[in-house]
Amino acid sequence: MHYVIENNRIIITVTDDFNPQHILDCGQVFRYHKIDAGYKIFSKNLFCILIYEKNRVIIETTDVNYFVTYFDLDRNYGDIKQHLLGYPKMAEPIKHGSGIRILNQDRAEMIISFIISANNNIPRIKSIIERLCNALGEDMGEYKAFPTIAVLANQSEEFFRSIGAGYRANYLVETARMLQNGFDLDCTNLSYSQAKKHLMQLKGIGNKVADCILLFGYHRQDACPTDVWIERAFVYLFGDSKLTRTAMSDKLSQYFKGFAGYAQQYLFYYIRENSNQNNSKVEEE
DNA sequence: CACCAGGTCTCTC
DNA sequence: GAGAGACATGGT
Repeated sequence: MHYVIENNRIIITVTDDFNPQHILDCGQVFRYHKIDAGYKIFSKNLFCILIYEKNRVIIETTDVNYFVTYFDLDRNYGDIKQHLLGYPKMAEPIKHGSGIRILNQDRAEMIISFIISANNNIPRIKSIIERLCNALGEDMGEYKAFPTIAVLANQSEEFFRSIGAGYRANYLVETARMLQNGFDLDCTNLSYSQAKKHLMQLKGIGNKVADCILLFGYHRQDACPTDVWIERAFVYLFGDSKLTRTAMSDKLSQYFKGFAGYAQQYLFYYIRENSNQNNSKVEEE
């Protein structure tokens, strides 16, 4: 992958390791929607327009630097894929999701979003987050920002229920208040397991959600979020289905060493697409 | 009407 | 620690 910056545009000229569909459809991001020639993608209080042509991708935004980091453009995914190809049964998943990248997203946004994601489905997660932004996000003109912690911490449980959060409403109230009260989001000096334990002090954050936050908000590559799909991926890799999800997550984290997060994304996309009979392409067209 | 969706919490043993 | 049940909501 190679890119250049021209004014308000990032132009990606070699797209082997950058496929918008792979990136957006592997479950790491909820705030985007399809437009004619690409996508609109929102993060924090910013947004970009992504347009794909035959052999290049153009990203238009008022904050080029933010989205260079957001899309993880300075990382060599060729090397990552090469490394993971050294593992059995990884060739197909990597080929299938060859253009996946792990985004660098806002931590608070990840925390709130993945609390909502628990025991929920992706279309509904998206719509709840959209209602959340519409109700509380700063008006940015043609779109609404993700609400700040200060605003979120002011809401009642009834409000979160009113946007469809269901029983997670209480988790959101509690966590927003803890964040507002100075809960430390800096995990740079913590090991992976320490960071995970730290985040799990927040209401609504268990093993899986903590891994999602560490992977998508902190780019911690030893995190391997394990849900039903990764459970199936575990069976695909090892032929063993008798461990608990937590044990599977730990084993995968150790097995792929510092690359578990990347491996997880290729596997998630691969297994989910392959066993999806209804193949919901609702987003497309 | 059941079952499921990127699980977590709480209460048991 | 591991296991069982409750938990909102909307789709199939």
